[in-house]
Amino acid sequence: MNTDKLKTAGDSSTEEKIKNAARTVFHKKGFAAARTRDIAEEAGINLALLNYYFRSKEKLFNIVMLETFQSFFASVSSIFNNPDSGFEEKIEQFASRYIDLLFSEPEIPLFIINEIRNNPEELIKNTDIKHAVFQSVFAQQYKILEHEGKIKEPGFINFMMNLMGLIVFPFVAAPLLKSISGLTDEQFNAVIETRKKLIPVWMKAILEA
Amino acid sequence: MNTDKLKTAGDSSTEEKIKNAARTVFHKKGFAAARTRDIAEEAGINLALLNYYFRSKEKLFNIVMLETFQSFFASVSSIFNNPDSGFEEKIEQFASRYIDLLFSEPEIPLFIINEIRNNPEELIKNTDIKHAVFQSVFAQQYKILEHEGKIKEPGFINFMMNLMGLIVFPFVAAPLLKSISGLTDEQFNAVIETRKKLIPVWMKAILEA
DNA sequence: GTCTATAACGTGATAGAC
DNA sequence: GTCTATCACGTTATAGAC
Repeated sequence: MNTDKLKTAGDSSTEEKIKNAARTVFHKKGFAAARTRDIAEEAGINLALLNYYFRSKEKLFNIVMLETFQSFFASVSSIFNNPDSGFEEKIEQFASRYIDLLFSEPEIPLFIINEIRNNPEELIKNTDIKHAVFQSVFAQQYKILEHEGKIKEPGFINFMMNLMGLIVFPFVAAPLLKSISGLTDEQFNAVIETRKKLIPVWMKAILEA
Repeated sequence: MNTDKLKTAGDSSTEEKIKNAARTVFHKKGFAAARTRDIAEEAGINLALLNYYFRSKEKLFNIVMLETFQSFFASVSSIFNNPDSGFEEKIEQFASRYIDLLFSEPEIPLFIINEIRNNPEELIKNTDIKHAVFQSVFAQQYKILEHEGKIKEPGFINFMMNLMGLIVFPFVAAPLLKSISGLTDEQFNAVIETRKKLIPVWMKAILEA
């Protein structure tokens, strides 16, 4: 996004290679367990270059964390604030698109959860998730249905816990679930794939319970 | 459990103090971020004593991890294998008792999830969770209801993902959920308290959907 | 068993040649 | 910009006195 220096090749520049490698390693191991040497190796560059471009491990981490956090919630916001889709339609879109997103980057939820715990106040300033979720078109539509008596479940926060839990939890607990079920990666993914269609049905049942 | 040395005072012995401190620190920070100095300070003992009793950080960690894992799944197993309670009754018991357990030790799920990811094969050998869950009375009762056509949901594994997700996810994602909702700790806990009664209702609705 | 002092090692960061 | 060599520091682990 920084165009003031006109990079020759945005994606293959050394700076980008380091950042991409850092993202991979930090997502997998978290800040504490990640070593700058791991990142340098992953990027195929010399360790000294990491400090040349980003000054310190912490600075590099903060950049990765902020970008991850923002892109992750941008995708939420775009669905939640679509004015052209109805309430149930949004649940379907959210389940389907979020599960696809998690298939491509399954470490992200755990990364965000862990690093937010170590740094609760930092990210809340830099991103307005609260607004993106609670002031969203989706939240408005929920309140209308609630007011019309079509929803009995007590409150939007419980609703969000349920929706997020059903979608995200299988990815967060994947290693554990695989070992207790004995499923292969392929079988496990197939199960989750079926949940794209099932979660909207279940959420509807919950709302009417 | 080791009675071959007849400890003078099982709970207040130096060895136990170190282990309890280690449990606290490891649960909160994970292996990589925890320092042996943190543990020694938490235990109120000298750093050298840690190595005197447990040889290394890693050995101490493995003991804590194994004990945590076993006690955590022992509580699951005791509910799942109660022959005197029915299927829906078990869901109620599980939701209520597990949420209480998580109130008292909220870091445990994230600890287990994170450390299992770093060491997938280790724990599966030492504990037979797979058997405790999939061969449980609870699983048998599920299969009977499924066979009788009283359950439409596709499969026990999906069912377990839903049940665990609804119960555990709010604790795992607590810091994130608090910041997006703006709830205080007390308000947040109050919401989760209501879920003890609601989750069984929701699970019933899901099964019949 | 418990302590102080210190060794041994790993990791983040920098100096300086090219 | 990129590399090699090295420093500085924090952390785990141990030696040895008491």
